[in-house]
Amino acid sequence: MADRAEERALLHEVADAVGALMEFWGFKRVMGRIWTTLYLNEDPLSAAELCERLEISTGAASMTLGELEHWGVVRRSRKPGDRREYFEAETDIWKMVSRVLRDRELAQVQRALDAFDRARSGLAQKIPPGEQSRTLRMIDRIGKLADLARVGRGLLIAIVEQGKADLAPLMRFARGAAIAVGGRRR
Amino acid sequence: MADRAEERALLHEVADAVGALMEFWGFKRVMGRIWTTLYLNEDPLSAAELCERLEISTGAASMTLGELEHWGVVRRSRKPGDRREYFEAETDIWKMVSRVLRDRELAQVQRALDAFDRARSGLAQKIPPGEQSRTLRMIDRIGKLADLARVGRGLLIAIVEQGKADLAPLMRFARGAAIAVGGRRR
DNA sequence: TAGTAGTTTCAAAAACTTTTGAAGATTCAA
DNA sequence: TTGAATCTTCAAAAGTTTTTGAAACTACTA
Repeated sequence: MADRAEERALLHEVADAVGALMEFWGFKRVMGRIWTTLYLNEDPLSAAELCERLEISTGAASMTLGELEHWGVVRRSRKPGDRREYFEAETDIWKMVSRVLRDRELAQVQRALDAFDRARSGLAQKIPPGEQSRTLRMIDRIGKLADLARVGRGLLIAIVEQGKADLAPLMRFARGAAIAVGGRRR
Repeated sequence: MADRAEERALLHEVADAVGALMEFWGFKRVMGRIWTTLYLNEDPLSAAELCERLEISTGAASMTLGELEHWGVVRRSRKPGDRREYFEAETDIWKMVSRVLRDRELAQVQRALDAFDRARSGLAQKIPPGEQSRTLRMIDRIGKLADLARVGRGLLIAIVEQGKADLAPLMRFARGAAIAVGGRRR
């Protein structure tokens, strides 16, 4: 029975690690914990079961499951003759990640890029007299910010597109590039 | 003089956009606002000047500038015969970004990876009798999580290494890959 | 070296986020 | 239909992060 407790502890740790990553990416930690718990269970779990395992309230479970469903990473199902709803995790992890990259990160970067472009043309419009060089230097620096944002946007698009079919090509790029330039890896 | 006010507004918008990005990456928004304000000014600014422009308290300015300095993205300097300290932004943006990727993101991913590996070997250790297949399936799924984390780690390393000298190679990869697989770009 | 402009610190306030749980809504077996 | 089981909502509580500003500290000029 000690083994069983130990299993619990290890799975809890995994769920927490995913929770920490997701928190880092701007989601609520409990989203990661719930998804992982579902992902590591073959069969669907009820909301009550999740409340018990993760020690969260029914309200939190209901709302978080709603969000997870909205993000397309959890599905709900029913068992015949059972009034409860059951939940199971989307198992295609890459699909999840690339959806987030596409819907969130890309939008975020695009928003910044728009601000940069707006500022550049706005500043170029009417340059205060006697301040041409100062204004031009500012425009130039905003251009640098925009360049970086474009690189970020390009990388995100590339990653999402590359990984569309399969993680393998990304894996290859990651390894290849790291080796190509002499990168050490632990 | 309306132009001057408009300039202020546009620069404020840029600073806020950077602030939003940085907040997204787990820093405080005001860090992005301060850095950007400094970056867009040729000459160094005093703490008081920043407080006024960004409407923040002296305390906030002092503490945030300390953090920015700690991250190596702001330098402080003095003018002879002036008691105040002046601040200026690190202008090598890529250096900043890659430092963050290396120090923060990579550590985060590594931490998760460690938890995954720990759980996998822990579970493999003593498998409850009659539950081999269930346990093996769990180990397998944790393996999938670990794979993704490794891809992420590889990408981060590749990005940091590739961009070491210059942004150009990254730019090329981003564009190339996006085009290669027929990616649309706005 | 004294006086003071400038900086840092930090406890408390404000702002924001997450969680709770009870009340109300929904659903389905009978 | 009914009504018990289950789910959702949401206002309030708890928790967290950020900001403030006054007091303590520092270091420069004179």
